[in-house]
Amino acid sequence: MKRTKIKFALADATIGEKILIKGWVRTFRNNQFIAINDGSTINNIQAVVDFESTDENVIKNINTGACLSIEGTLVESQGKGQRVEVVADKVEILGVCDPEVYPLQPKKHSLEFLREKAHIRVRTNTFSAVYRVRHAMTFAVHEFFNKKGFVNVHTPIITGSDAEGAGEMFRVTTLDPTQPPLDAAGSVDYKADFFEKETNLTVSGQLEGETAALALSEIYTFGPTFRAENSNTTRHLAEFWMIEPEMAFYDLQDNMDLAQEFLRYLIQYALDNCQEDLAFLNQRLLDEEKNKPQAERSEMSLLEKLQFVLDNDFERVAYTEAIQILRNSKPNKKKKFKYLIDEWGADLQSEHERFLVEKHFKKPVILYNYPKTIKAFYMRANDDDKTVGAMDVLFPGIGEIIGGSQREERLDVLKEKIAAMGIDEKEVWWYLETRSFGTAPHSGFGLGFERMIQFVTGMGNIRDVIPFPRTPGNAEF
RNA sequence: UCCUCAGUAGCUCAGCUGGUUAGAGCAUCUGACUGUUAAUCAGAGGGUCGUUGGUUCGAGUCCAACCUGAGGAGCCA
Repeated sequence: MKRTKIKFALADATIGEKILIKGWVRTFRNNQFIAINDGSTINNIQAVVDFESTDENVIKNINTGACLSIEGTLVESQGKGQRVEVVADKVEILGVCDPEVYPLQPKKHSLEFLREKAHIRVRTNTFSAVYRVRHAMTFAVHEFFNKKGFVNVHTPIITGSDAEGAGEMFRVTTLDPTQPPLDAAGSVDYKADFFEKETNLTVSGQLEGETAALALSEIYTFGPTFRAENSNTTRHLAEFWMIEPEMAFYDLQDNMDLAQEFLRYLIQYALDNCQEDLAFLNQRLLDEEKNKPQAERSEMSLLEKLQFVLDNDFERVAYTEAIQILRNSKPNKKKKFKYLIDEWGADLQSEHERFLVEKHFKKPVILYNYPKTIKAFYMRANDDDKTVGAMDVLFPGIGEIIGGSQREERLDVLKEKIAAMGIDEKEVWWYLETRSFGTAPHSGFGLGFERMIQFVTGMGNIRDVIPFPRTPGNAEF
């Protein structure tokens, strides 16, 4: 007999039908009722065994975590918690699970505990829901861009340019770390290394993405990204996934339009396709909030928050305007901010971003036209000579979820900026050539995929939305 | 990296201003139970109180350093 996935057994199978299900035991009650889950849905199916006619050895091995194969008849349930159930004819233990040592129990575990059992945590409701939502979001990303005619480009993971300025990089080498070859000056001789030069893991596919956009018009990348920053926060990983669209002929406004449309598409897709998982995650958050003091509870539930983003346009605020709002804000006047805003040019701290998003506008905010002094070399200089065409999309609770800009397409301006930032032109010769050979106005942005998953699932810690998180001091599994 | 908080049974946590033998719920084990829903009921086992050092007649409790984790900050997506 062919196996039926539990998702389909619960939804589509007809009463009286003989079916075969396989999955892992969540609980076994009353020597009689097995709750089984195979990950196809958040819901378990209940199998009923007749314990008098079932082998004692089999009954003894129906423990939480064990893997079972059950053949039986789908019937309407006499109990209240479920519509249908399987009356088992044959129960086979595919994999035993010793309850003395199995870490999961039919109870709530802390996320911190489960993080240390990352190989097992996907067997919980919360993590299997997160994994499924993450998959749906991956699919939706490709669907969105595919529908729009964007070309997916695989940019390199090992990169030879270290000029991106997006942070500390992980070195890639095959040299012996204890005895590296040295050059005449006594430093490590990378000419002797595998690529005959210094190489690192990518911190962004943007520069390579731009070269593709200046031929295919609209492209996007979706791949792993690595930052060797010593960041210990709920929203940073050393290895994360980033989506970077890059579009020829888009100005900053077009870029913002696309960012908003894209984020909304993903959220709508989740609401349309992950209803049960989102309902569970929504409830999980509500339960969690019950333990918090009234003041710390959020005004909206997860589902309300997602709907809210769909219903309200993102507020677009120029940096200069944001500074004015902040300067005149209550927390600034009452000196409640740790970093007080007094003059134009200051970088915004997360307390300021949070004020704008969570208190002042109370919706997603796109900040744009930042001072050139605090932004990267490739961002397009505005006519005022003070600002660049940068934009950050800020989400409540997450902070910066997207960072992007219109790119500097004018060769002379770009060369000036590169010189000003102390970058060697030779390092980015190929990037500069794109500005010589038929340059075009273009824009792009980077979306932190895990941060998006955090927002959609309501998970507070980024380490809980990627299967095996890599953070400083942690690369287990 | 900086700041704050935490580390007590397998898990979640209680343990007051230092004072006999360190507690609870859940889990586990044993027994009961054929309509349960994190099943229920009865009983049992389970601890180098993160580590090291110090103060004290006496330390889970006080002090110091270190380790681990969490939250916040910075860096950013």
